[in-house]
Amino acid sequence: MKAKNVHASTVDLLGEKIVSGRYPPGTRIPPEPTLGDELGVSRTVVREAVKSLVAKGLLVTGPKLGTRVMHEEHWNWFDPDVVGWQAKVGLTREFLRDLQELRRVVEPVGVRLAAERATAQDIAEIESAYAGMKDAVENGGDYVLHDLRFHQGLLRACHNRMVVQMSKALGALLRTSFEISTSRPDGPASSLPLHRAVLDAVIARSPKKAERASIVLIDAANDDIEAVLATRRKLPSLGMPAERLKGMAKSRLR
Amino acid sequence: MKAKNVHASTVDLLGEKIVSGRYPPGTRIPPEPTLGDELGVSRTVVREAVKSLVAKGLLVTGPKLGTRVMHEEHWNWFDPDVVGWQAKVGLTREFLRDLQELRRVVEPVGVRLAAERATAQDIAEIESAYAGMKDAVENGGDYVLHDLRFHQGLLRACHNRMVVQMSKALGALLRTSFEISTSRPDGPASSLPLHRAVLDAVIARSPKKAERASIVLIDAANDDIEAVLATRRKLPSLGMPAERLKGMAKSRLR
DNA sequence: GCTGGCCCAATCATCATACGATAGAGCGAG
DNA sequence: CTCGCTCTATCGTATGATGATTGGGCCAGC
Repeated sequence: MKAKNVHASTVDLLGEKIVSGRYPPGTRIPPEPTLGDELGVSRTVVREAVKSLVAKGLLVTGPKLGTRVMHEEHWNWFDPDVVGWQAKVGLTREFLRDLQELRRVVEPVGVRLAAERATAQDIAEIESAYAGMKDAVENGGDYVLHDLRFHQGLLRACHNRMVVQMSKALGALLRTSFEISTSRPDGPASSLPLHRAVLDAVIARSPKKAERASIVLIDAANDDIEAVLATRRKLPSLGMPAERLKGMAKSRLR
Repeated sequence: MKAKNVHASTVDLLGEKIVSGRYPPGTRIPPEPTLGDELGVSRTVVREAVKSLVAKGLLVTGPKLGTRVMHEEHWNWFDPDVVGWQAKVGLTREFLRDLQELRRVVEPVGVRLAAERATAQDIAEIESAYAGMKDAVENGGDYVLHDLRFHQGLLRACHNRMVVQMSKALGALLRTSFEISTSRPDGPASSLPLHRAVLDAVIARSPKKAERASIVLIDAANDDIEAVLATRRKLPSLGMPAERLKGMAKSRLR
């Protein structure tokens, strides 16, 4: 499972250590040879991994400078890997807030554009995802998976590179978000018609209506999230690995 | 100027070739040794450059697979380098459209959040940029530079990682955009009060007002762009290098 | 003639080693 | 105490070799 190839695992390992704060911003990580020894890989691999992380804005290098961790504002937060590491390591409150703000802004517009530009193929894909959600509600199944497909299909249908890119980066977060917001027993069943309304508006080519429906949907999801989070003293999003968060959400589901 | 370090120049060179379509999506680029010979660098450098581009989503590699160019929808469009190459190589109409859509959505919200969260330091920075713009109008100077500082300061002040990241990626585009929109002789002078209105609303902590003012500002800029572009038969944004575009804008300025 | 599986080689993946280049740190002189 | 120089840790680049993977071609059998 983790034994894919040495380069990828090394990038993941270092990326996670950095995002988790194990190597704090501003500090230097061990020299290349040392790092190679620690991880049991050659210096070549370490260097290439470092180059990848530099490309994602997590590191800077320089002779005598060493390899330093950059501050978070330089990280490429739209990189799926970076977001993935952050999700795995624990979603902070601020991060979830940033994300929801962004989603609240982008998704309605994306949907509006989708209503203008979606192709028959796009719509077929979204319909398929909707069917999956409906089936999950009626016969049991992975609701979250199809929910994710639904939203990503919608954003892909707007044919704006930037928005599509965002949908990919936000995937990991949306997944967590959906898992929280569907942890109410009747959550999925009640949100189904809201999804249907968005899709119908897109099919009808009614941008305005689609946008409004999308806002209703997102706000409902946000309310669910707030409600679930409010039931805990210590915010679970503070430094808690997504794994455990998902477990909690799942456990409430059944 | 181009003789920085071998790695960076190689990444730039390959990145530009890919973004420009010199290496079309889906095709294989030459094998590592060949590429190294062509560019006059060692295989090490080629490999590390390729790894950087893989990290930005422009390439995939695999044994026997070769090194293939990925389709545009996989590229990391929020990476400043990628955007920079695209800007240098020529902004397509679709790209400008995607960008303006995004800006139209994100900037007003960013400004609204800035009105709620800006620190004294943030505001000082924006004031400084505004002063620079004013000075440029009255005494001559680089208006675009300060315009850029103004907008980026504003977005940075909203303290949302995602938005800040976007402001950086959009830097190259905004620059071009500003240069077009200020190519009207009285453009800067007339947009100055609009900028002031935004800044005042932020200082007054009036999110609603700030958001509205920002929309007015952006729409005005968009109108300018449309007007300037409309004066040309062949859209200059079609495959025209940003260099030349900038030259055109500048030439109209004086 | 077509289909299926096996083998081969092109290409990346990884490792080891060596030397050049850079820039921060410490030391010495004024 | 300050300035500047040297010195050395660390990254940058180059070279050569071997392992690993997979797409495609070849051969056999139906």
